[in-house]
Amino acid sequence: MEEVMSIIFHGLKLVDELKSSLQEKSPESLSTSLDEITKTFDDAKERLKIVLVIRNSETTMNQVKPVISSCSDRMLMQIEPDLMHEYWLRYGGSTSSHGTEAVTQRQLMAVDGDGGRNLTATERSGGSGSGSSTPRQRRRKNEGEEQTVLVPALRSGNTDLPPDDSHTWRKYGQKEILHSKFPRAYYRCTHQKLYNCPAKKQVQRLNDDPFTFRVNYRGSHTCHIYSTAPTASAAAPTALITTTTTTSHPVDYGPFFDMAEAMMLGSGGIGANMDFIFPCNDPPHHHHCYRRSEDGDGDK
DNA sequence: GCAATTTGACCTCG
DNA sequence: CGAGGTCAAATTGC
Repeated sequence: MEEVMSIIFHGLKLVDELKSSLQEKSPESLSTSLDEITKTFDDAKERLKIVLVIRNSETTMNQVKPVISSCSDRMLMQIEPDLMHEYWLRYGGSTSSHGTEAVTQRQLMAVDGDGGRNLTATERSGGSGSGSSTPRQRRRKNEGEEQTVLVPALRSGNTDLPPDDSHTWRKYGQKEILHSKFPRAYYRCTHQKLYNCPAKKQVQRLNDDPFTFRVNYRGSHTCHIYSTAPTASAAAPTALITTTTTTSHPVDYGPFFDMAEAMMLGSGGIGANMDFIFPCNDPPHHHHCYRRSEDGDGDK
């Protein structure tokens, strides 16, 4: 964070310099100064994103946290409140094009076991909602526990890879979203059926920043299982399974804990290169799998 | 053969 | 009625 602040300081200094010599500057040098300022703040912004991901993860663990609460954030507010305000508005407040979600929100609501009901082809062809059978239940917005985080995409390699969070997910849908350049992908826990795990997530790139994913988590994992030795089949772009930690968490704090910890353990510092965020050095068998006793050996 | 992904159709909600 | 969310058959890859 200190690094980010020094960058911001540097940017502010450049702004001051520009301000003081605004009259005497030629258009060329004005353009150069603006470029430099833009670059500086862009750099700070990128680094801040990483910090935010960590903060959001911590927020999730603590459940409740003021938007601006840490010491360094408060310092930053004093330094450049407008900048922080703008930043939080953009990346911490209404981040979606629809402006409906905050970066971190926790809504504790009843999470029913299985949100939907599977219909056979014949049942489906029988007509929607008609017949005596119970209509298919569908979860809508604001139902269940919901958390949204922004996660930087890989800057090198396959940037299409969705952010990893140490859980295994199965993609079950993808949709073009209105006013969004990028489709939204829908994932549910691989163990949804096996363990009746209601966890789901939606992954979408930000319109104005293709290198950032907005990941919306719904429901919490009841499976208490991490990756189940995914093999090559899981190496498809949308299902890459990686993990960065071999530490066991007897209590499932959710994906954010793992992600935050992964970042902290893996980074050794915040850098512009985001490759460190989701390194995949551990073979799948390093994933810590533990099961509920009643599950037996049902998983593969 | 199995599991994961793709994708068009279907369903629900606002 | 349109947008978003989900289902499940078809497809793909190991």
